[in-house]
Amino acid sequence: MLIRTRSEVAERVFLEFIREYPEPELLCSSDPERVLDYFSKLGLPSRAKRLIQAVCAVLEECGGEIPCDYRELRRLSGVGDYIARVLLSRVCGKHYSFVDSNVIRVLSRFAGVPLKASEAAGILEEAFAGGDLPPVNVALIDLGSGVCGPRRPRCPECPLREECSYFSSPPAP
DNA sequence: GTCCGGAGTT
DNA sequence: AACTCAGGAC
Repeated sequence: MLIRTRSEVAERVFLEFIREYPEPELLCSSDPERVLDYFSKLGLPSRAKRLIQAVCAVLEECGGEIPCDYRELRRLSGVGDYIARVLLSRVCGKHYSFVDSNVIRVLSRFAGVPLKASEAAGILEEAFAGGDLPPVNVALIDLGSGVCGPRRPRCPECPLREECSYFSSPPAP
């Protein structure tokens, strides 16, 4: 539900959704049209079908447990690089970063050069190899969402401003 | 590289 | 009215 969808909007729908489908078995045996009703409020309706396919695959082919292997996760419908990394980090406890549009924007401004998602991911995993990667990763997402927005970042409120390239030398208007 | 999509933000 | 949204499939 979070794919290209604002987190506050996705959260509202998800809370209703998880109330009707508290267990994965219910989702796998459900009427797809009923699942689609939730996604119709969010757009990108193809995610409904992909979600059902992925959940059924985990139940029927993975013993009901999320596989903790990047290659295996990518086999699931709707699971790309980002979601695979989120699951490996938050579900499996592995040392993976997950870089969304917020993290790319924050780190690119901080470094002063455009970064690819794979580059930003490597930077985070090396910089926090000793630990604390998950809370830092989430903090960077929240920073990009609440302070370092795409339009007019609120640099005076940013805790990273003293070391940030964007703050020391903002781009010409 | 392009498309998907309703909804919140500027 | 334009932009953007915790990306992924093609």
